[in-house]
Amino acid sequence: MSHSRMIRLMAVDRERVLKDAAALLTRKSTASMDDIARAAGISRATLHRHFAGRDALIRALEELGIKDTARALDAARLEEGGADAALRRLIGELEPVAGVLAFLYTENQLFEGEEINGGWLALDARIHALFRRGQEEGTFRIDLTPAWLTEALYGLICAGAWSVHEGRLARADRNHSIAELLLGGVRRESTR
Amino acid sequence: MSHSRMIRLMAVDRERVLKDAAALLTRKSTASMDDIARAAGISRATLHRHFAGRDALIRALEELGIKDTARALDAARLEEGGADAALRRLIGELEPVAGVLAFLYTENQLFEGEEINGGWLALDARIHALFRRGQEEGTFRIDLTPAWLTEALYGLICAGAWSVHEGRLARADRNHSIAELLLGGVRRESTR
DNA sequence: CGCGAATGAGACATAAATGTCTCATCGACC
DNA sequence: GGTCGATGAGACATTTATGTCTCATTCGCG
Repeated sequence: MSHSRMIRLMAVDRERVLKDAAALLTRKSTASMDDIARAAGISRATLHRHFAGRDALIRALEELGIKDTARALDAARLEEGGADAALRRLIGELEPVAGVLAFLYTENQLFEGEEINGGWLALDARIHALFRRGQEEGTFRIDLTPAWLTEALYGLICAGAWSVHEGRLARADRNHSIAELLLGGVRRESTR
Repeated sequence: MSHSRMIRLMAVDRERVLKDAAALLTRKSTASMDDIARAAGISRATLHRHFAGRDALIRALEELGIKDTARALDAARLEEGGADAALRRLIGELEPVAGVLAFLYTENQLFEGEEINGGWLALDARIHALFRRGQEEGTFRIDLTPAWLTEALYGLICAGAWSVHEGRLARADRNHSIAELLLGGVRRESTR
């Protein structure tokens, strides 16, 4: 087996394991390394061969989440068309990542002191830019800061993911529910 | 010392400890019993005398959170006036509880299998009723279910609490930011 | 078939949190 | 002052997850 082929094979496995870990941790954020290994269908020893420890695994999961989210932002083409349409596209594209995003979002809360992965800052900046563009174009209101709107988007993404997970929101309604609430709010149009 | 007085004194201590525990766990949800004891200014032995274990403490904290939230719902007088004004009052009254609420909200995610405290159901029902009233009175849109609107409210409350905690949202803007976004959404009024 | 890398199974030591216990001290009340 | 209950300090055993190691097995590839 050539060196390059070995590397490629390990890379594939790594990704596969991370996906399984994400699926499990999304449901049960306190799962042990043993749980994760079993969920990924490998032994705990092999899991440790791929990731130095739990921390390293979480960090790798974070990298994957950042990469996937960045892909979603790319796919949403935030600079094209109206800002509201772009926001709808973004919410749709984020759907497959929502579970991991919710996990990492709350996980970051308890990292407390440690520095957060700079990758998030770049993503935040792109979303900020979307809201700012909408404000400059006159589509979005200007009394709410892009920073808060970004946080609110994350919050609703998480709420949507958990609601679907617990059966309180039909998966088919998820995109509409998040986008409509975030864009239009609770108030009826005719009453404004 | 009379029996009744002893009971009353212990009740006061209990509440005080729970408040301190809430304040700490809100910031660092993985704090150990030792951390909690130190934060409450008591010894770990005493902490164990008041609460059988970590589980029991979390449950007691949940009870307190439910009680405080119920008080906030009372204070907001959800049945009085317009549904939108009632919602604004609710968001304001929930502010002091937001931290604990955020902690318990994510904590419930990882209870997974175990049954949740029925107290939440009663609170949810009251908030559902508020949204339903708004819908029946024609103030709120009807294409989003009260259940989802309730989840969205929780999500925004949490997002607000975390944003304030991490300095991304000024505390003074918190009420306005949550209420305006939830009621009116991101879109500008004039563009509708 | 034979070689070598990767894996699985499991033993083992370690670390950290938890729960339980004892004992000395403090403080309120009689 | 004396007594009783609550507390603080700390030892101790237990549990649980973690990280490391060894060894046999398996699987792909030449």
